[in-house]
Amino acid sequence: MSKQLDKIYDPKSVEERLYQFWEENGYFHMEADPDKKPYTIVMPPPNITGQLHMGHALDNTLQDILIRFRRMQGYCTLWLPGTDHASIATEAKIVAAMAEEGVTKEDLGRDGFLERAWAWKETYGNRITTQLRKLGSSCDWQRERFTMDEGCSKAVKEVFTRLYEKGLIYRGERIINWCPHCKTSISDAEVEYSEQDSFFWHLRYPLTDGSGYIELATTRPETMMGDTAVAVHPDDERYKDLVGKTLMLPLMNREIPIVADTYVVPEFGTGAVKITPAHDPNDFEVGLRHNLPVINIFDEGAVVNENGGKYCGMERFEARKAVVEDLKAGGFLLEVEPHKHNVGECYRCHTTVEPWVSYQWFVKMEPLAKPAIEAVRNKDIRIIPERFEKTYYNWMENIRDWCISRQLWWGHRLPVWYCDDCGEITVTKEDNVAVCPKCGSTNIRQDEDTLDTWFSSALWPFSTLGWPDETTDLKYFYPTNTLVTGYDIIFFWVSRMIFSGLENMGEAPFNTVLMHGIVRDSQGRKMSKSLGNGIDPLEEIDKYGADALRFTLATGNSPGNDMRYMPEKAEASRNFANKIWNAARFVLMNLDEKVAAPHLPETLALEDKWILTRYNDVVKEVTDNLEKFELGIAVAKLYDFIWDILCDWYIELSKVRLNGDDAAAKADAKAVLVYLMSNTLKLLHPFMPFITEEIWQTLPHEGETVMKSDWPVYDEALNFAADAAEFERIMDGIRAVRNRRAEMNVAPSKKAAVYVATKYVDTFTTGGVFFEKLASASQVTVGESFDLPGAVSIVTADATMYIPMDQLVDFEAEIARLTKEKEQTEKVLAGVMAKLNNEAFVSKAPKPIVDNQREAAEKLQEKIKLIDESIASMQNR
RNA sequence: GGACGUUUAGCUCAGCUGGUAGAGCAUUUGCUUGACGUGCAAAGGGUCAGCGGUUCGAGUCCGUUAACGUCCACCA
Repeated sequence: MSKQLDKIYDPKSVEERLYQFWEENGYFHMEADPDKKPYTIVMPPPNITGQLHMGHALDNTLQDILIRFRRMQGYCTLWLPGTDHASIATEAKIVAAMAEEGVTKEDLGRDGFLERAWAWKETYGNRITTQLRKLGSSCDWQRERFTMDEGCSKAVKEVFTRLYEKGLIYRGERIINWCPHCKTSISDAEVEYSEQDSFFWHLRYPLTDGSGYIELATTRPETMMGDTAVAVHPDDERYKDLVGKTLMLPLMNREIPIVADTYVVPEFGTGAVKITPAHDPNDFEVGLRHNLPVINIFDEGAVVNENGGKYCGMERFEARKAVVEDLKAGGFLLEVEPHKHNVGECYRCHTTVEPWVSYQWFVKMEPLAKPAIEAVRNKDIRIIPERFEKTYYNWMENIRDWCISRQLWWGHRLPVWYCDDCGEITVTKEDNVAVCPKCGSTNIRQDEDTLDTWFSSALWPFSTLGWPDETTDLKYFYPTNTLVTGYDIIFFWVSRMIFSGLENMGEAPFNTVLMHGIVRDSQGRKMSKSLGNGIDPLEEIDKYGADALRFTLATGNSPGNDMRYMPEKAEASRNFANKIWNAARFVLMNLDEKVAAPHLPETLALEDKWILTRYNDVVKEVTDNLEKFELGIAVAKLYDFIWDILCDWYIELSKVRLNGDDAAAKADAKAVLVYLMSNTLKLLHPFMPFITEEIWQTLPHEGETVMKSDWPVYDEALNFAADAAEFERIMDGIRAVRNRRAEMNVAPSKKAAVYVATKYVDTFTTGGVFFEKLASASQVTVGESFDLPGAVSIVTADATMYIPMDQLVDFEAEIARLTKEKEQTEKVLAGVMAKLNNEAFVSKAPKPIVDNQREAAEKLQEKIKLIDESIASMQNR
């Protein structure tokens, strides 16, 4: 690696090379080590259909920060990556691709289709993992898994069988959410609701006895062919006498009963509801209570079937039009009222979901939800931020049984066999069942359905570690530590992992869930394909570098909150990377002699003690923040330290010694610089792995890679609080002088003598050189007092600095300025005094706070005194 | 209908256990400062959405109102 660094940091020349270096050297991989503590994260597996988007970038940046931090802290870390087969999403894509060739699933048959799907997986499955590498993700690719690989499939069968045997998985004919486009059932969680403008159609259903009619209102007239009753509230006086009578269903001319059911809200609509058990979940329940027939009028594509009379063959919305027309023509349509209501859509294709009755498999949730609620309640699992616990409880406590069967081919096929002779249902882990275990018939076939994609991802934290086998990894790395994911996936995934882990492992799958929000566009809109406002992280990496992207996503972000991505932020991050780069260049260009490894010199200058104290604090705070998952705060502190403290102050201060004649002092300064750079790079490494590695390698170092170096720890020996405070006096003086010179528009090139009147003579004598370097002083004279009537005076709490620049001084203005400053100081002092004079404050506030205020008061009084003296000297001139 | 979040400088956002408000960008001024103009030095800009309460002390805790947003429920 060259010691000649370019003026501008070029991520492209670094990132790919370093990633390869890490991966090829196996730095991401660790074997279970009983002498160390494990720290495990399982990556939320991205879909194989997916391309890296900002959500992935954020999610994986956070995980990588945590895992790199813990790795450097000495934990035996495992970040386990993998991909999800994403049954419905993937199948839809493949079907769409096939459609372009004019081929259907049925043309290929199940085996042919699966062959194609696996080929598709081979082609695209690696795309996203390649992209994750570009981000710098230090996950253990040797342990990469796939939800449909052999091990995960084994786990799926094991869990299915166990739950079935415990009676927690059952088959039943129920009303479920059906997507007529994907032609499969979906779970409740997979339905998204959106408000749509529609109508309330008021219909007239005549009584069969000819004594009148009932008016009812519906939003779905097209389902009327499936009506098997009309319901009213039992206490509704209007209809009390009609209950038990029958109605003639218009258009169909079928007799249906009027039933009484408390489900009906008398105040809503007309207080009478048509009951269509086959196509409305509530009606289904009513139907069960009243033993009503279930008439399914739709086929799997939501086209009206033979039960729909003359509308047979019509698509449902087409049928709606036709039915309304006919009702109108028949005099059954009384009113059409505009009405907004929520319509459920398939979360994958956004087709309106059709409630549909069919045989499906379900997981009985109540027994599983109970311990899952308990695990969070008793803090076995901590959710960050805490408020999402409420979301979680709310869902878990009101959970309904989980429909897990899907009428898809791409996925885990149900391990269920039906005997066509004796009707026996066999659930087994065996892959091939040729003979019915009950009757011996060979007339046996496997269930055609596959499992909900989330069924296998629910097992991810243990299936990926080898379960159901008792592997070393499983024993060592389970339960995992931290799960990092978006809040949008709590129901789909987090909650299901929790109950699955508890049920199958007897232990929660992780102890902390770190939630993050959604990355939105610069206007706060959700990034979406249809809006075309998505920002491609790979393009951002290309423009600004992976470190800059990571830094942008980690900074100014707090758990659970959404964030906006703006190019300006990435630019600022890139500038920060460049700043670090140039700081390193500075250190390197001064490093002419061979320093073996970073170390601190025997003698430390005052400024060294100051910065080491600051550095030491940063070590403590950043570590603390990271341990508390306050990643945004941690990175902000590093930013401030590196830019403001290390670069803007310390590097400038170090130039005094580096450019001086004292060889020993020079060497000391270099040593401190190297020490600081090297250790600060370590602290920053989890956030910006590439640039830190590149520079760290170039500096004197021990070990092969910064990612395996020791995380800095707080060192009491580096705490020079008193010296640091002393040095701050000098800094205050320098700032004050700069400030005044800027106010007076004096160019830095115009040097001027500075006289410092202070009771800290030693301190300011030491600091004299820094005034020359940083405050354009031509020479510095320090004493207890000076009588320089023609000079500009600058007052801090610790000193008055005089600059004889007579020709520049407008004395009137100077006195006015000082008077104003005095007034401001007095105002602040008054505030402090008000507190100190408040008996309640002095007696009730903690001592350090009170002392602090006393000290502040003294300083302010001192400053006022110094200002007074300055004013007096001006006036006496 | 229920729950939650947001409301802090012109813009985007931090602010961890309550102790006299911060950053980045933008704006204004000055700077060929031997690491960096993707930079340096400095300045202006906020009654922390409103109201009430707890407290010696509230951006921070409690209550309430408003605007915006999200999730859940689904009265056909």
